Amino acid sequence: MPRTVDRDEQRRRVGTALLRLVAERGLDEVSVRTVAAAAGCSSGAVQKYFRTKEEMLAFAAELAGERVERRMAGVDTALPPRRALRDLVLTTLPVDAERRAEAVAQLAFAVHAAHHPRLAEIRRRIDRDIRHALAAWLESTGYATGAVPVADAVIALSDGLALRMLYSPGEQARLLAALDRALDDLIPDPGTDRPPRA
Amino acid sequence: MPRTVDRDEQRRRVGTALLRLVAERGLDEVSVRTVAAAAGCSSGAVQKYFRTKEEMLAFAAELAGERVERRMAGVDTALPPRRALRDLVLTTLPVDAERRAEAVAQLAFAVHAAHHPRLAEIRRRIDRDIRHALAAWLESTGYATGAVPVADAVIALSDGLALRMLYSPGEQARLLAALDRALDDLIPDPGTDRPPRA
DNA sequence: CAGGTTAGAATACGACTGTATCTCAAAGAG
DNA sequence: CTCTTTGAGATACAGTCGTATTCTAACCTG
Repeated sequence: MPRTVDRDEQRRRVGTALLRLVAERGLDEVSVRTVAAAAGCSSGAVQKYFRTKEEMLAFAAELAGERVERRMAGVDTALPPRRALRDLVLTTLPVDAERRAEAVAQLAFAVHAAHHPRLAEIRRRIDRDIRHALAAWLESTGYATGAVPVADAVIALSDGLALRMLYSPGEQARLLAALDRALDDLIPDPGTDRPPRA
Repeated sequence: MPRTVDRDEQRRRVGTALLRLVAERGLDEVSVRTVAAAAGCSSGAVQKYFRTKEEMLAFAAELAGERVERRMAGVDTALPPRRALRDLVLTTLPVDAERRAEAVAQLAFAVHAAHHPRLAEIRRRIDRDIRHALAAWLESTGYATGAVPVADAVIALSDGLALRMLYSPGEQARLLAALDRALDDLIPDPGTDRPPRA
C-alpha cells in the first residue's frame, strides 16, 4: 500500500469549496473546473473523488443538509418554546454572511431538485429528518397541538422568508416582523394568552 | 416601411417558450438555441428580439410575474376571507400541471435573482405589487390587524410550500394540511372564534 | 414594377463544458 | 534500493455556450 490519503476529508474539502462557490456566484457557475480552482487543486484531482459532476453535486447537497441540521441542533431548546422556535428559524435565515451562504446553497439545491431525482431524494430525506425533530420537540413542549402541520408550516415559512431575503436584503426587517407575527399566531406565548385579533 | 411584424407579440412568443422550457427542464436547460427550438424558430430570430440572453431572461421573468398577478386577480375575493385567502394561495401552488409550471418558473427565477441584480429588481417589484394588493385586501376584510406582516407571512408560507411540493409531490396533502393550519391561526374564521390551543 | 428595409435562417467564432486518458512524482512494501 | 501502487496535475476530445456576422427571401413604399 503506497501513498494514501484521507478520502473522506478530501471529498469534504471539495464539497466545501463547491458550497462556497454556490453561495458566492450561484449554482450555474459551478463546473468541475471552477470547483477545482476554488478547492485549490486541479480538475483531475476533483475527478479522482467524484466520477461525475452529478455525484459531486449530490455529495455537496448532503453536506449542506448536515450543516443545517448541526446548526439547528446547536440552538438552546431549553428556552421558552416561542423564543427557541424563533432561534431555530433564525439559524436558517440569511441574516449574516455565513447564514446567507448556507441559505443560498439550500435554496439553489432545492430548486435544482425539481428536475433531478437524485437531488430530490436527498432533499426529501433531509426535510423528513428536520420535520420529525421539529415536530417531536413541539410535542414535548406541549405548546402546539397537531405538531406535524405546525412543523411543516414553520419550515415552509422560513424557506419562503429566506428565499425573499436572498434578493431583497433591504426588506429583512419587515420580513422578520412577518416571522414574529406568524410565530405569535402559530405558537402563542403563554403570557399573551391569544389576544383577540378578528 | 417594408415587411413588419408585431414585435411585442413575437417577444411574448419567445418568452412563453422560455417559460415552458424552464417548467419542463429547468433553468439550466435554457439557452438561446433551446429556447429558439421550443419557440419553433432559429436562434437568429430569437436574437432579433433579445440582444442578449440576460435581456431574454428578464423579459420572461416579467411575463411570469404578470401571469401570477393575473391569476391571483382572478380569484373571487367576495368569498369569506378565510376561503378567499386559501384560494389565493392555491393559485400559486403546484397542484396541477399548469400551476406547477408557473411555480417552477417563479422559484427558479427567484433563486437566480440572488446573483443577478436585474432579475432581483424585477422580482422585488412583483413582490411589492402582490404584497400591497394582498395587504389592502386583508385590511378591507377587517380580519387581520397588522395586514402587512400577515401578507408577508402568507406570501412566504406559500413560496415555501410551493418549493417543497416541487420535489416532494407525494407530500402535497400533508403540506396542504399545514397551509390550512397556518391560515387557521393567521386568519381566524369568525365561526371558530379562536379555539384555545395552548 | 423596382428598390430598399426588414424577418429570420445560417454560419462563424472563441470560450467553456463534462469526461477520458496520459504522465509523473511520491511513498510504503519487499 | 527497487518496485509498484496511488494522488494529482496536464492534456485531449467532442459538444454546447453566447454572440457577431452574413445571407436570402419577403414585403411596403415610391
